[in-house]
Amino acid sequence: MLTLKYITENSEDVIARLARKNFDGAAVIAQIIKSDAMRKATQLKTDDALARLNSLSKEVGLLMKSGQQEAANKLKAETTQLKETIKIIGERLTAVEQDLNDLLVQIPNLPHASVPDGKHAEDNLVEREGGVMPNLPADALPHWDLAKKYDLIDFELGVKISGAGFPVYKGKCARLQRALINFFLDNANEAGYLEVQPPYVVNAASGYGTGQLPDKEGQMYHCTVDDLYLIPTAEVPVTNIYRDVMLNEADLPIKNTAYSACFRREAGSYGKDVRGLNRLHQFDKVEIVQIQHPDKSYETLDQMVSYVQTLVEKLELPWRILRLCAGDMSFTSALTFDFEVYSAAQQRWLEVSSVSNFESYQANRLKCRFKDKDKKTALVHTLNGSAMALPRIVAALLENNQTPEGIRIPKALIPYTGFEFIS
RNA sequence: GGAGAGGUGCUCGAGUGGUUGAAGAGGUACGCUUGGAAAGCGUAUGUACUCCAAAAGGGUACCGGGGGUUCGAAUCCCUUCCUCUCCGCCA
Repeated sequence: MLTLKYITENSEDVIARLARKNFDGAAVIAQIIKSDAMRKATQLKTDDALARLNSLSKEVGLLMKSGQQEAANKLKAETTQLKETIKIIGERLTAVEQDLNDLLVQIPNLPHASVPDGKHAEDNLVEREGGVMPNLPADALPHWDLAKKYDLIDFELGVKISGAGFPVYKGKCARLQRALINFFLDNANEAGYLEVQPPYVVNAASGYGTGQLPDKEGQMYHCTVDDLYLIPTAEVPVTNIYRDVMLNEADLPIKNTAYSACFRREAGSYGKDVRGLNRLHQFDKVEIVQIQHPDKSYETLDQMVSYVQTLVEKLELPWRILRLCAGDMSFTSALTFDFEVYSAAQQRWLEVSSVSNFESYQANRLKCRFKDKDKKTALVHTLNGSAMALPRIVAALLENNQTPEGIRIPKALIPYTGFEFIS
């Protein structure tokens, strides 16, 4: 969330920038400023009363020691009254703080100045593109048909075991997935990211830390018996490594990568968007995460985007990078670049990666801070990106590389698959 | 799941009702010392909110979380979470 200080000191600017995200913040911000003033006044009263009580208690102690029982009792009587008022003001303070916090978590992150105006996905800007569009014959098959033809993915079997959106990968496709995971992890390692294996279920505190809670509660699988959530992305456990952590400036940047299965309920999704591998409840992804000094986070964002670009290039897929418009960005992001690859038989672009700078928005909730050279405490900036999500990559690979002889595996992957063709 | 032990500052660790935000040690930083280092000596070393125009300096809260007893709680009581050990179960 945004810091209270920033909101109160720059309220006009905040409202203007929120408007770009289709968020009308004027009323909430006004309420926040009012609540904050109320909080300060109430806290001042509480602190004063507590200070009185503390000093009275000390006096009582001294009087008791010197045997002045009566004088002590007199003071005790005074504290009774004082405690009554402390209780009342204290309750009011708690309520005000709660209100204030409820308001704060409603405010999305502010878009960076370089974010283009726009309301919907159609307004996103193509930043750059590359790769070669495949020239497929008219009877080219979409990946769900290819999956059947070569017995690669069994969607019905997944339905039997779990439900829609939980496919069973078989044979060379299972192997292809494993190859992709290793390929992505090896590349990330080479780029200086430390590999970690995080838990796939997290507690509520972690969900709040990265902003999935309370925002997207309905999108996560919730194990109610133990009150744990299945992770929708490795971003959640990996970023939460740094929750409640005080870092040194010399520690920055922190670069982590992790493979994980990801679980998403995708409540409300339907239609052709969910066909085949396009939208699943469980999928595999390699994530990259960086914790960076606020002055360097945008430089880092560019590096992360360039890094992901090398991956799509090695996979020989036609790609493009979108700079998301203000209206299409996620709640927590300040600037996001999406990667799409062209899935030639479906004749559509599929989002395979999203790389974002959250600035201090997550860090504020996470309480992830660092001490700078002057020993001052400041919030870090957090960034993450998919590098990358597997299913749509698999879809594009299958569709784009189909030949009469079978499906061709891109050169960079062959050392990982151990085969050159799926036939 | 059963039985027990425990959760204190960067770390270890003391502390069972009254200047305890917290002894002591270690670590770290700075200074002195040294040809240089080590040792030694000295000083410092939490976070959040808040008062003050700012600094200096105050105030409040925080000894896992929440609640209670008391004039006063790290210390007593209740509750909850977590960790560890042993047994059981499983991999």
